[in-house]
Amino acid sequence: METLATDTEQLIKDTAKKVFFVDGNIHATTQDIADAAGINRASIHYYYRSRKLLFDKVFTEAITEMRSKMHLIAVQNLPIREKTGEFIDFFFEKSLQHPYLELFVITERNSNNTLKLAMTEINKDDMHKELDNEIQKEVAKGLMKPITANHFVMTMISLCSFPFLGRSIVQGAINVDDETYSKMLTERKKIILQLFFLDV
Amino acid sequence: METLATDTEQLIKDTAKKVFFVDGNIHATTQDIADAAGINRASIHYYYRSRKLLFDKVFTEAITEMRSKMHLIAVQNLPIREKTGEFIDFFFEKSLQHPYLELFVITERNSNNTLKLAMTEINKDDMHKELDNEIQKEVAKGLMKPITANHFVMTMISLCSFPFLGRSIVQGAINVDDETYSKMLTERKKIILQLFFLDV
DNA sequence: GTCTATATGGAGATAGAC
DNA sequence: GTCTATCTCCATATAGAC
Repeated sequence: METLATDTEQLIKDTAKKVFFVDGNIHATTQDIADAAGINRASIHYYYRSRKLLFDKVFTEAITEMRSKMHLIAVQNLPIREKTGEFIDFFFEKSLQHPYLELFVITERNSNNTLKLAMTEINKDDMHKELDNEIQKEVAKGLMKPITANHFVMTMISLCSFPFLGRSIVQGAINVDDETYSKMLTERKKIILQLFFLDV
Repeated sequence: METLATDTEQLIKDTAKKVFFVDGNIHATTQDIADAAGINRASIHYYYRSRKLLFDKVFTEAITEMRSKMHLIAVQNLPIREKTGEFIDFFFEKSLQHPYLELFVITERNSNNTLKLAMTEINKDDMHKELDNEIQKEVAKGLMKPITANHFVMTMISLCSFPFLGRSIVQGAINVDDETYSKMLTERKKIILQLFFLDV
């Protein structure tokens, strides 16, 4: 069993997550993180030895947590409508915590880096087939418009990610204040379900 | 009238746009750009004096072009369905050219930087009111599900941006090869219109 | 206008005092 | 464990030869 992290060690990790995934400051230096945590920069090196090791740690932790939870939702034996609802709930809850996590997933992939392992996937073929079956059943019942599983997933992820990740763009386009925008986010689940399901 | 840029000057600008907005390499150095252009790094400084000036130039150029075209589409006197179609066409065409442009818009806002001017908007209140009128007319005719203008715009931008910007995430989630993914993108216009308009 | 050589500054990383 | 001082390295930027 792992020993518990010291307060400072934990503080550094939490602060790094905040700076990266909450503030979305992709160019943040170790000094930026130290300042945000109110600690000396050398302490970061004392606990994590290098910026890259710290980053890999917080990044892998965040991704792994997200993935495993999403997988749990995906394999649940639930009607697609409920599963979709749970997916939205989970994604929104995570995005409120870490609105810019996806930004780092995207840019990490575009750079050379070596975190591909944490991003490898599980049994996707089975999941795809089952999802497609579920959708086509709903379509046959006239409860969904015809759509393939792949387009369904692409649409879902886009709708769940972008309002958080691209908040500055969307908020600029519709010209609303922070409070109004946050209120809109709470209304999104209903909006998304209405787009997919004809009788919502 | 401005004098024409030299070949090298133009090459640098085009290459910078490619590295930033096509490859999505957000951490690209001047050396990376010089290598990609096959020129000496000093030439970048000769023509643009600093990395920041070069970046500001290509970024502002790309944003301004996008904005003005989108504004032209928005103020057109066209039924909402046609306008939506034109918006999708334009956005997809632009995203094929510069899939990661939005990535830089987002990260620029999150950092300190001074490019806010290029991002200021025009007459949004009028546009919003007119868009909302158009939507509610369609809703009344039973051709659209009820939705507010703000949610409509949020949904539209999300669906047009994310499949490009978040390609690595979506492609990983649905586990398809590059060719299949590109083919899916060509089908998106229809998918998006079907989500909004009941009789498509 | 393009190159090589060099200077400057900043970020990461370490050593050593406390 | 935390701090200051220091070292290294790399990216930006400039100077000057060609």
